[in-house]
Amino acid sequence: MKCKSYHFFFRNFSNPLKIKIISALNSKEMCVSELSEKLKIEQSKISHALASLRFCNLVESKQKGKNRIYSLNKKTVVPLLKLADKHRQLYCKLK
Amino acid sequence: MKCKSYHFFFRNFSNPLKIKIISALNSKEMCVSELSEKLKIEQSKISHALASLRFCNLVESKQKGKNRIYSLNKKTVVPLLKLADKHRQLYCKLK
DNA sequence: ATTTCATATGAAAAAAGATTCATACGAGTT
DNA sequence: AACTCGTATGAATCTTTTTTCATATGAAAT
Repeated sequence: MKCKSYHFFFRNFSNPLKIKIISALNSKEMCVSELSEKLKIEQSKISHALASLRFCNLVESKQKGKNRIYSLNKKTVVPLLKLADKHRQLYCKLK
Repeated sequence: MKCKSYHFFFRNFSNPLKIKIISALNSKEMCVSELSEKLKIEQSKISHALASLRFCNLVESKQKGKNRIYSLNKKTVVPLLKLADKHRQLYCKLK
């Protein structure tokens, strides 16, 4: 039941917190506490969101000491967001 | 407040019904009752879903007699779904 | 102008998803 | 082995999104 449908995949992009995390990880890989601190969002919220992103392989993680470092799957995410931006720009000029 | 963020945009792809509609309209433009019949889904559900798709300019509509014919904004949608497919294929092999 | 058919819309109910909070787990330290 | 720190997880609650259903609107036909 892995990425069974578009549903799970796109859910990650239709949520403000997940988008914030994605965008933070786009600048550099980070561990959970860094994300939590940088976004000023409580840790378990971050962890729950990351679980969903991980589930669809939109992020990867590696252990480093006590920390778990998350990095973005840019290969998918960057062009995807670019498409959305382009759409907005073409069809949603009015803010 | 039009397409203010990724949120509204991607919400259209993280919903099974909207995806079904998108996929139906990808084969050919259709009016509401055709969609309703083809997908075996009640009319007002279709209309509500279409309203959300329209809001983000993912579909267009034109009046034809009593019917309103909807067509897909393929320019955005097709490459977007293609990206998602490619992702699944690369990272979600196991079903 | 009334009727009919197709679609849209609003509001209440239901379902899905997110947040919270308490706690568990796991890696490293002492 | 006990402790600490960082992260994950589960369950209850809260919020958002969908569905349902009744009704409104709008275009064409009579």
